[in-house]
Amino acid sequence: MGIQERKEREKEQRKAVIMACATKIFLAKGFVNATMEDIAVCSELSKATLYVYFKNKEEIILHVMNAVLCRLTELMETSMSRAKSAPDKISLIVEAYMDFYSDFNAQYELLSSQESTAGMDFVSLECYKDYVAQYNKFWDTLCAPVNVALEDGYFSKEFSAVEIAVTLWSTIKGLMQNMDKVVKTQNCPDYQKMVAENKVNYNDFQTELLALDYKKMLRHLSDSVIKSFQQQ
Amino acid sequence: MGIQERKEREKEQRKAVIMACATKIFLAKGFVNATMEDIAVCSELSKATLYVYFKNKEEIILHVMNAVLCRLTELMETSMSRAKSAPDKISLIVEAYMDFYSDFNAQYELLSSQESTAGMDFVSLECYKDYVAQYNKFWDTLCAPVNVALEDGYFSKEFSAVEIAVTLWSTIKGLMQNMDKVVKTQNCPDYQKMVAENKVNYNDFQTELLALDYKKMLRHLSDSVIKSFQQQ
Amino acid sequence: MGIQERKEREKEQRKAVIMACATKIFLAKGFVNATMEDIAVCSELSKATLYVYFKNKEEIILHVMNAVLCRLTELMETSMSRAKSAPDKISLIVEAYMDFYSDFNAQYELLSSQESTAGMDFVSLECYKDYVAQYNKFWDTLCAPVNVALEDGYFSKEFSAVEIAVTLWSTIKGLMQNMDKVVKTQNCPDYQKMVAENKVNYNDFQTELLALDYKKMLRHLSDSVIKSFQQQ
Amino acid sequence: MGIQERKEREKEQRKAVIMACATKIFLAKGFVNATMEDIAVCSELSKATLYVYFKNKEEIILHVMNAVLCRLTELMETSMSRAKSAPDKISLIVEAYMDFYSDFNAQYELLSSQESTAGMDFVSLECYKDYVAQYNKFWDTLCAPVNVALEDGYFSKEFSAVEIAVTLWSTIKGLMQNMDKVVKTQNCPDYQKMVAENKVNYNDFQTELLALDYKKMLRHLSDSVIKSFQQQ
DNA sequence: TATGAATGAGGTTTCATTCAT
DNA sequence: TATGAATGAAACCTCATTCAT
Repeated sequence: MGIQERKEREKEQRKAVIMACATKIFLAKGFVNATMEDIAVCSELSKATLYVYFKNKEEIILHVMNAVLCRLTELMETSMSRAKSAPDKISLIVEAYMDFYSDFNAQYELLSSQESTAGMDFVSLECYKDYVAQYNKFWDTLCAPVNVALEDGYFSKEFSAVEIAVTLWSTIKGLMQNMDKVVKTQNCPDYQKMVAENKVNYNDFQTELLALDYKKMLRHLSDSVIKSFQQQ
Repeated sequence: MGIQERKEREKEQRKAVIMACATKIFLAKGFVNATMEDIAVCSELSKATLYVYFKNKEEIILHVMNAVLCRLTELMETSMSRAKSAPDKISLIVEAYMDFYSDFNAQYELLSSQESTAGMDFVSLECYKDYVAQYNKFWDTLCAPVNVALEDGYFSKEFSAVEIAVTLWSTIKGLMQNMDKVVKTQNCPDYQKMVAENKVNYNDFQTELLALDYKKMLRHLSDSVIKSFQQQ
Repeated sequence: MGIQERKEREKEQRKAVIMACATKIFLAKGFVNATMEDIAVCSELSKATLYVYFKNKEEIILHVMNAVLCRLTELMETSMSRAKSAPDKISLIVEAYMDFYSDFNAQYELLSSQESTAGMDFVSLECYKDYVAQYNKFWDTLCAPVNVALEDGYFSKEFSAVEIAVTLWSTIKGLMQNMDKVVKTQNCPDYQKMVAENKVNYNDFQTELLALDYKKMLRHLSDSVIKSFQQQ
Repeated sequence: MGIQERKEREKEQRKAVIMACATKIFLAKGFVNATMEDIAVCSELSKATLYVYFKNKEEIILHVMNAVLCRLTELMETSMSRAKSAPDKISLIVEAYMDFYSDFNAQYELLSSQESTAGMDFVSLECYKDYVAQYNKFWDTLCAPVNVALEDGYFSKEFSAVEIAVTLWSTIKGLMQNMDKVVKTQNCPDYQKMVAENKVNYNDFQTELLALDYKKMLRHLSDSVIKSFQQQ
């Protein structure tokens, strides 16, 4: 009896391991450049085994994206529950973004991977539906407190709840992404090699970018954006 | 020598044609999915001929990115030259972003392609240096009026010029990208097919996203961000 | 010991189930395209279990072919036993063919599967010998009454017993196979789809083929062939 | 100018070489077991090159089958043209079958390959249509003189032209196939090895089958079948 | 006996790149 | 300069088979 459960658990763990490895590889090389071989080696499994757990490569990334989005949504909900008022909830959501980024740093990028779901011919319908559901849930979570704030007269009616939510989210995401890209370029082995061989120089600008206090910038940004939607 | 020059000119024209085609293909299918065959067909040349003009596929994309960045920088400069004061210049830069997006719409995404310069082992040093130079020039152009505005006391000294420039740029880029993604998902043939077959439903949220007035949102956003950095 | 016997019996039953499923799958997809997975699912057993009962995939098909051949031989014997004279026996054998085809329809094709015994490296010797024995028994059964008819002077001595038997058998098999192929092409989902999409048209010829009265043709054929070997 | 043509011709020759090799391999191992690697090695080309000349494996076999059918139809037409009367034409068609078999022996089997066109998902429409057209032309050629013979009162009206043609063709094909199978089993290396190792014995029956005078049998058969359809 | 899990070996196909002409 | 032809290398995926339990 317990044996059944243990097996079930082990299987889930395997799946999780594969997904963790896949995430790592996808982030390092991009979805298209990542190979099943890469993932297999990283998971210490054979390529064939991957296909026992996932139908194909596309389903792996969709599962990964789903998991990331799910984790973020959870964080947002947890964070929000700490506040009573809608405005406070909104501020806390921004905090949640940042926590998420700190904790799951790398995974973050996947959410904005440009390949998204376009051209995903071979995913099973079920898998795709799961993702769409999670996607919608994420936006609902994001819009909910904005809606309340609108009804309460905290926000001006000039913009709709969706407009406010989209602006907040895109804005913060944009800044985080930028930060991520700078860090990545700097960490990219090819780039480091070129610098080491004096073929390319770090210039002052890049050095300055790396030194920025992003947390401070993010907080300033979110405060400003929220404020800009408030009633005067 | 006239003959020499004509040949030179023709060569440049060929190169431009190839790059134009490459840009089109890269945008439509992403860098990794685009094939040399695609570019050759679009240019009405043979695959082998592409290698006469470019060392390899990676150099093509680097040239394309360079050209796009160059175009954007030009637009910013032109736009800025219409104003005298630094604050006005900054506002106009935002306008330049939007014009650029309107004119070159899809090209926009290329600038933030995650595949960008990571893993570009095979580009020639010269080519890579050109790109880095253009990249630095872009940021310089962006920071210049911010610096002036800072010195003039228009902006508070709480944030550095780079911080302000990065925030402005990342923010607007984030919102534009979001818009782009929504449009692209909606236009993706696979997605349309799934909707047509009733496997996935447009939900209210997505419909609302499509209907948003992004220009208005962008203007509101840039105004707010600029204002947030001003002296009180 | 009763327990021993029951186990033995159960084992045989399992084997029979697997073979029945295998037959179904082989006929539907061809031997090479059929997978152990297919057979396992159809038998409601795990893939691994199949290997408890059969050494490998090749042995399964050899067993199946054996069983089919055995069944046909039985039918021929039963049919023949209803007559006294050799000529009557021969006529009845033809009837047996047709009954077999009616009853086991699709199984028929298996007997002439070109993949048959070529390249069967991995079957156990015993298994292969069984098949050869059954094959010889089949031909003996077929030749026996022909031999008698020859000795009785019913058939002309111009042809040997084997020649007569081979002609009869090949001839009837040829016609049956043709019939089978027409029906199968018509039933093939891909083909139907192409017709539905107007990519290929049924033409008058194919329509006519489907409408033929094969039983009548078969009877005419066997009568004519038998008659052609008779003494004038 | 001549250069253009020469290239064209060389290309056709390459295609022909590939098809010849493919035919050889398909016959030796069956369509499914044959690999592109096999064909490449046999053609002394790389695997990739095969894809320059044919869209995929399925199109190769369809082209091969088409060519074989085309060759047979030609032979039938040439043969028929030597006679004036319909009955003579029909006899000559049978001769053509036999010539074809003698000359193109191996290719023959492909025509009755059980895999035929079922499950051919990936062939281009054009390629498939070519095959269907050839297939129809073959039957037309076969039925034409039968029709004339029917109208002339040479054949009894009890059977239609199609019925007569189908019977003739299936019957002769059946006998030829049988002959082929016996020869092949005998020539199969695995089988020879088993015999050499005394694991299986040639028995009298198989020996006798090999020794049969098939040409004589075929002629007897076709004469008998034709006669059976004649007016009494 | 029965099986869940794992995999080695191998199949088809794609594509950036080269090279003789 | 321009290209048709050819290919090496690698990617995704499948499946018969094994093995510990």
